[in-house]
Amino acid sequence: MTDGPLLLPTLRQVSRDTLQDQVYRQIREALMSGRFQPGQKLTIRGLAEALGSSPMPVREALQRLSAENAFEVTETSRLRVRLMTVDRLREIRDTRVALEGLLAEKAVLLLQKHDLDEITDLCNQMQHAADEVDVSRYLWTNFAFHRRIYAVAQAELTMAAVENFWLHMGPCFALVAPDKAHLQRSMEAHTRIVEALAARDGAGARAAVTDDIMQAADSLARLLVKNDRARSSVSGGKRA
Amino acid sequence: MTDGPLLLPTLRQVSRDTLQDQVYRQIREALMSGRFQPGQKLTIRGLAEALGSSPMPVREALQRLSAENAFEVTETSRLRVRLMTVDRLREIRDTRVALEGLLAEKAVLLLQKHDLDEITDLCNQMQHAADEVDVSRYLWTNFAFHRRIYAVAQAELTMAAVENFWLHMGPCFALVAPDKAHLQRSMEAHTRIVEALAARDGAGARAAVTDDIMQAADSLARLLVKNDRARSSVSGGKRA
DNA sequence: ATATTTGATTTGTGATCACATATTGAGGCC
DNA sequence: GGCCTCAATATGTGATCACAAATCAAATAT
Repeated sequence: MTDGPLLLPTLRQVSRDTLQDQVYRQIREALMSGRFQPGQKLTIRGLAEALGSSPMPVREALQRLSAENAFEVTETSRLRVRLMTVDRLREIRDTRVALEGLLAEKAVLLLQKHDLDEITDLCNQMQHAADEVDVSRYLWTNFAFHRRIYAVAQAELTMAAVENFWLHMGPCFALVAPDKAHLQRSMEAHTRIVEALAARDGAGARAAVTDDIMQAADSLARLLVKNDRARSSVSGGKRA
Repeated sequence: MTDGPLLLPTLRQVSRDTLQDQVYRQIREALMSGRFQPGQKLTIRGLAEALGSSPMPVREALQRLSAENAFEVTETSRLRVRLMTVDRLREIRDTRVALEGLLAEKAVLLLQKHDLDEITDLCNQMQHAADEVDVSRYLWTNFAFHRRIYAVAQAELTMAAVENFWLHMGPCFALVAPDKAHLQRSMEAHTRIVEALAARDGAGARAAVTDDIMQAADSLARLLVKNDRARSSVSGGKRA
């Protein structure tokens, strides 16, 4: 009461972030950028300690992520980062084509000039990351690029579904090696996306997005079978 | 040790259901079948008392459902059942067409005879519910019918995405009145779906599913604008 | 009578505790 | 040496408590 009750009424601009939300975003981001290994086991208390928090927010963040199918839940309620199989990868690929193709077509109809400018800018940033073969930076710019395009479509729920599928691809990225040729090849698809958007060509945008997704899925599929062969050839190792 | 250590090793077939899972399913089911009004406010303690449980499992179930966008979260972290708008309904319609069309096509490729038998059976059950104008029974059989078809496609993640969109349609059903003509009309689409499946006609199955979804969306859209007009015409009432 | 403020209640969040079960590792028996 | 048993530890779940913030209602002032 003594120190100016009129000024600064508690002034809390620090955002309405609950601890749980922060933990949730951190784990989600870690998953999407491949900082967890497929098959890795996660414990509530372990993550709580790693994040400098108490078990409670971590527990609830993990349950939210489990609800999104990000983890495999053992019969004893233990959580494990899901492994990717070729079947699941194919499913994700097909559904991504359907969803992201739809969003790309819708985006064309609503696209404004400033949207295209920002999208082009993100595409350039991605090109730089590709030139420098900075894989993690490339990944994030890639997400931002697609997110920015789809945001134009104003389809909140569909966007959430798409991000959920991205979440499932994440752990795979822990396996990809820097490969300049691959990065440049995937930039071709991105350039075609931008061109189609600029031309207001819905079908072209859908086709370019489809190519991008198919290409990425093909690369990951090759990586998966290569890893499987490597694993089975050293099956005398510690783990089955 | 005394009572037969070999027989019945603790024999716990009672399912690994946690309280939270039960609460989650109950609330989800209530949402999908329209037992919550759009805009209804939900409190943790209130639901806990209604379900005869402690606040803890309810809290976590609600957070999982919030993560699926089933609720609107106010800036003060209070939960409210989302309202349906024509824009959101259009988005849900378009994305459902994309996702369920894909699943229907995939289902055709993997369909076995016993699948078709069960699907036909569910379609007949739905017909009975339609004849008796039992809306709530019709709704549930309808869900089971589509779920059973898409299950053939073996696309776990995509199926989860579809169910999530169904979840968003749920509260709208609290508004639909029993209307035999509408039910019978929507049964025509279902019959066509079964016929297309029996003929192993992927494109036909997709078309029939699309019609079904579009028809339902149209009905709900009409209902929404009718309700909006009714609400605005009594704007002298208690609430804005 | 209306608007504002103030106090009481409700509510969500996070921490700590209790408990049942699962996992792990060491030790003993064949 | 290999396999089983059993104790010790780790882990998820649920309950209770504490607290800050928001909501609601009554009471006061204008």
